Amino acid sequence: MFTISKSSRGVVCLRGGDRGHMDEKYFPKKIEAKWQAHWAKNKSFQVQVDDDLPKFYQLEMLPYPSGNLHMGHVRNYSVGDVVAWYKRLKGFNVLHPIGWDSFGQPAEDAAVKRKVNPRDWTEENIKAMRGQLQRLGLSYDWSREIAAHRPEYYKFDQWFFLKMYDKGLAYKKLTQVNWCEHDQATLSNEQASGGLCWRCGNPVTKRDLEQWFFKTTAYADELLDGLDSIGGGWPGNVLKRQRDWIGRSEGSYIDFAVRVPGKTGSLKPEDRRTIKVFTTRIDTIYGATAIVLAPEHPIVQEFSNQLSAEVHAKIAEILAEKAKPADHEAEVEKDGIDTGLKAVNPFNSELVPIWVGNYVMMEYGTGAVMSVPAHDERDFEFATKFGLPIRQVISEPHMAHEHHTMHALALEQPFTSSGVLVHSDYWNGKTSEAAIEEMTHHAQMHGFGEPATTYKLRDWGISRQRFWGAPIPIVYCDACGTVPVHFDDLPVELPENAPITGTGESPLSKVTEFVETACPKCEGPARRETDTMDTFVDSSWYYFRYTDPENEVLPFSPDIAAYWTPVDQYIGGDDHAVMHLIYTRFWTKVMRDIDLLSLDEPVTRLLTQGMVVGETFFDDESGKRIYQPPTDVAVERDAKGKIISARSAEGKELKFAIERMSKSKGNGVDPDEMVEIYGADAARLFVLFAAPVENELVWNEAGIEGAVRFLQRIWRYVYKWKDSFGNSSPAAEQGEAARKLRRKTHQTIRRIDLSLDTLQFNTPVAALMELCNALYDSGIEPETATADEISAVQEAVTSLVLMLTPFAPHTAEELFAVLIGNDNGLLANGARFPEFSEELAADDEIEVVIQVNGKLRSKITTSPGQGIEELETAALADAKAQEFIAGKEVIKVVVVPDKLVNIVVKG
RNA sequence: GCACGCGUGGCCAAAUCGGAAAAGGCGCCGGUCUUAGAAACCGGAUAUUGAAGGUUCGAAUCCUUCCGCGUGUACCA
Repeated sequence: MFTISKSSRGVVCLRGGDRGHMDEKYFPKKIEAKWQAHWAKNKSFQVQVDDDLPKFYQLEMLPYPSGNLHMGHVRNYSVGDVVAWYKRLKGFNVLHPIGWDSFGQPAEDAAVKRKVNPRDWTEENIKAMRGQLQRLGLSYDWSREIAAHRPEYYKFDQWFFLKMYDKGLAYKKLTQVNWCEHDQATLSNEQASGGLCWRCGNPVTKRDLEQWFFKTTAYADELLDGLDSIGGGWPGNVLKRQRDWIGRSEGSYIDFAVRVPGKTGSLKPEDRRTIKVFTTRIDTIYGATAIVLAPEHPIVQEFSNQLSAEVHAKIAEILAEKAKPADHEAEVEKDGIDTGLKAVNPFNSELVPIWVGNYVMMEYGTGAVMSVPAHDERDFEFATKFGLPIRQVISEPHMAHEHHTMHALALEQPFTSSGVLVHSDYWNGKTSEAAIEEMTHHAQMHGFGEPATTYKLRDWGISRQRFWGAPIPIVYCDACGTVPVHFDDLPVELPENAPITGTGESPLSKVTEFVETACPKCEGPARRETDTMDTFVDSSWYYFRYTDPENEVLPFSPDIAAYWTPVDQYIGGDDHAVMHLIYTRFWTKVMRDIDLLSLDEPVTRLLTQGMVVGETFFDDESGKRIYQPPTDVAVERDAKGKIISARSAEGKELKFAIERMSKSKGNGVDPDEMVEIYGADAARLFVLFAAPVENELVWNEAGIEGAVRFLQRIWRYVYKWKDSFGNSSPAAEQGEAARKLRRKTHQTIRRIDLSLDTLQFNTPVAALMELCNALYDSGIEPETATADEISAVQEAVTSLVLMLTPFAPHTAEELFAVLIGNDNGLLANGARFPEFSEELAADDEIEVVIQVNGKLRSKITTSPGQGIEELETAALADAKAQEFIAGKEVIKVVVVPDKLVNIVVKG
């Protein structure tokens, strides 16, 4: 038979003994292998366009092939598989693909550290992880697998680049990057943290570098307004974050003329300059007491020789401070200096000082603000620090006629809401809203302003000085300049290898065979662009490629994509809420505008799942966290299981936290190990059941045994009954036990249907458990059951197995085979998700609660649908209720049909 | 600092519109079985729903304040 022993982790595992007679026992390994082979052999999940079937596109975010699946993947893909199976069983033609986000930095890190070829490393990792996914039994159409690092794929990254270049959506511009002079390397913000190079520790400088950009800003309005049409299909916080990221802001530009003291009005026309400011609150302009410029503002340069040494020094200081990558923890204190220059407020001709301030950013708006301390927090802080006047010009409506000057002096904090204008000449008494419109119009009429809209969204910088990415298909020719590669010459293939140093200089620039080429225009000697594209490029359109993965001419056929897309359900981590999901929305609009698609939005429904986290233990005395695997740590816990203290094997006190599971932190759980011990079905079932999908899941190994037990319980029940079922239809006469069971069955189907439609995955598992419990509790036994009971059990068991399919497909397939008597599988047998009957799900009698003054006093049993008056009468007549009403005045009676009657009494 | 979200038995969690003495699982305790342990089966205990106010006939659910936790964001004019 079999033996059961404790594994080294203290968990239960099954060991197969006599393999000949084990069908009646649940051996996950055996059936999982069997059905995985069946699915592969029968290509069960391969799908084709079929205009007669409704389609469903189920997509999960594709993994980076790091080499190991982690529990976050297991969660993500288990959830996706539930939806895919559910829709299949509902009769949909389900596209459920997977692929590899296989370009990116870790491959280069591996190349540096382990001297391996990034391509070989990547391919090996894909092989390993594909095996892991298959052992989990995920229902992917493997014939559509793609990998971003293969030329067949990145050829079309380049194809898109050229299309965008043609449309003016791809362009090159000078931009500042973090630069380490010592390493001759560009650094990301993280790598330049604290203003020092992470590798050599030397100070980081900013360097101008020519980089390629995609013009995402061309679609800024559409990206923002499109969020409204997505509406309820996406989580609210994702919509919000995208709105904030795009950051559209409506306001006005206003020009302030510049004056140089001592040269009153004597500037020659060609020397006259204005400063354009952007403001959303033109209604506060009478309160402007300074103009504050970003230190990089061109006016600073232009009037450079008018500025004192002190001003120059301060500007240099601010710039130096800004050059340091920001430390996110610390709040930067406001700093600045009066340049001595003056500006003219065009509304009242008042002269205000021009300052330079560290809180004004050149990258946003115009790099200049009008400082209105009374009505803006930042300006208030700045003015308070440097003694600038604070002048109130907006009042709360009910105070508009009081003594504002006095009030203004008393302002202890800025008044930033809208209100009514005061101290604003002609505009006094107008509301902010009216004033904003009228004053902008006034400015426009007089030629010193106009309405303006600004965005936080920037163009997408795609240049990377890296090897492991898609080469940018551009050639530089001394004669012809920047020349795009011909479409026919794609792909521009990566060389087999390149000197990867990991210091950040472009490896491709050192591969002469790659760099040296002929100009596509004049055929003279030319040089290739040696930067590669950001990997977000690959993931911006991959799921369109899945629809037509072998197309050599186009990224995909528009007709095929039109059938499958948009994605009906997308599932992934919420860390991609902004970048990936903005870029792919941008890409969709570009694809639409080059006639590949007719969609505006690519993803109908989005689900972001929470992280899988676990306890970590580490020592950070050295300033860097050194993690210890939990198995080597002695942990002391309080009564609630919270960690009080932790010590390493050597007895050293360790710090602890709950962090995202990963191998490097030592708190990872290896999915292979889980599958080995418990089986893929139990592992998946548990991950789904343990917590709502959007919540963080704190890994707790113990719970998984309950999942195994549940599967075993179903298994045993099916085997107990399988020989008793017949083909007869439900008997007309039904006894109480049969009726009760059928009611539970149909209620469960209704409940699970609803849960899955609303993307809840933990509650349907609980519902399945309840139905299973109901079967055991029904007391119906095969030996003594009547015909109606047998058919009720058969209905319940069949429904249970079918509904189990999305959660534990191997077990469900096997049990379905046992029930139906063949091994052809669910799909070949045309299995469908069970349907419920409202009639059968309805309770035939219900309990109605009788409360007196809100306290439960009695219950009556009645049929559903009783009228309010009947219920009221019945409640008032109830003997127990009478006891509590007796001698008191009934004030009112609240009746909730089918639920309760509450009698309110006084006295 | 700001914004948003969340606090339900020891743990994870459920609860259409505000409507019963608040599901299910894990863990725990007891019993049957067993050489023993485990599994399996049967049974059991455990909740002022973070705190304090308020609205209501009635609050886990709505409002206010506070406490705790989490996420996002960082001078966006």
